Amino acid sequence: MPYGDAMNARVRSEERRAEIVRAALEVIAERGYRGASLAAVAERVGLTQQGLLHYFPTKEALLVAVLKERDQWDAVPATQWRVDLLASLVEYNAMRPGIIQTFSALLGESVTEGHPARAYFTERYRQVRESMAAVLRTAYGDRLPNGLTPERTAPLLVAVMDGLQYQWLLDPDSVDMSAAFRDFLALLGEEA
Amino acid sequence: MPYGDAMNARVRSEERRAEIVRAALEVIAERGYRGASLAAVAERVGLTQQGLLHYFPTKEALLVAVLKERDQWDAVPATQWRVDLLASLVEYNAMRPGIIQTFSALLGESVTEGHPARAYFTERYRQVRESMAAVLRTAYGDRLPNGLTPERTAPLLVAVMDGLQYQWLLDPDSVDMSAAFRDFLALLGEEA
DNA sequence: AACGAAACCTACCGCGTTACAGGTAACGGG
DNA sequence: CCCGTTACCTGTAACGCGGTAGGTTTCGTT
Repeated sequence: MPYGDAMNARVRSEERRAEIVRAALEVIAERGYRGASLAAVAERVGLTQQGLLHYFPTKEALLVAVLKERDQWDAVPATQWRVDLLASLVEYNAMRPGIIQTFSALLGESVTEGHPARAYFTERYRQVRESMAAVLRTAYGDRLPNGLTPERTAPLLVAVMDGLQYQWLLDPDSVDMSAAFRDFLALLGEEA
Repeated sequence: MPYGDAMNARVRSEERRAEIVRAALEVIAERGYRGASLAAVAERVGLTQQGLLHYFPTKEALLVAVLKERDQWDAVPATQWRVDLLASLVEYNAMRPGIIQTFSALLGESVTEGHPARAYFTERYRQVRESMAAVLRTAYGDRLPNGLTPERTAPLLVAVMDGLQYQWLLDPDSVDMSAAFRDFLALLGEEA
């Protein structure tokens, strides 16, 4: 079974890479990208820093892999979303603080000059705004009950999600992220 | 004039410190706090890194000064605010991307472990939420037109401001921060 | 059994970082 | 005029960082 065994090797390698990406997610959550050292990531998977560089030749390559992982994460086709599912998404996120912290930290860093994730986030937010506008349109048509268009509402929707995440990460006891987001959704659904 | 001259010296020193803080704001905007080196800040005010340490003994002391500066910035008593002034504030912010970038970057970093600005932001957001709730209460009473209480609306208000800032910093051409924020305020003012 | 590639490791380089030590020149107060 | 403080500077310690070079072991294929 030449192909079968070759696959096994490849699969093992791919598993190792995934393991490393997972560790990187953790370390970035704790220290940000700039503060995350390859050595710290390597240690978490039982490798030396140089051993890690065998899988990802540079630190930036590792970051790219992390961002790709995220893309696959929410690869749910936007057309299948509905407004009421957004509340569930936020609730789900509230149970996984690690992931939120990773990408909140990355988002914050990404606005600085020459940050390797900047282009990624710029493009991503453009897409997310489009997705959200589409979701709102299928839910409400060309005008929300409050009179706004989906295109003008989408940035607000995205902003609320992100902004709430920061407040929640800083002080989980003082901010009920899910409840607050549902309040916002209610705001959108009401008539003017 | 013993006191007068003593004052002069002190004033000069204070001016220098302010100059350094200003430079630090710039560098943090460009590289974040972790990425901002004392040498880079020092160079911007024509000092060596060691010369800068004469004014701020540690990097963290400089950060504290930066955060204090911000506190004095918006020391406008919360009771004097009104909802319609918030729109002006956002508009004003849109003209000063540097400051926004500084504190957006710091906010993002602050959610990581052991970040020296974490406690500051946690406390600050608690206060800002309180302020905003008070502003909303004076504007609308115990219930907004849409039925929410000021306390439940305040986190949303803050979240929108922050979230829009990130989207705007990443892609100023695609996001009209002021207009979007006015849309949100309109959402609050409408009756259910 | 032999070979070639993959999966690591050790050793090391060069740089950037914060911070400390100690010196020196300017300057204002007595 | 002297003297202490302020405002710097040079030198350097100590460390962590990303990345390179090159070796060695493991392992699947032939």
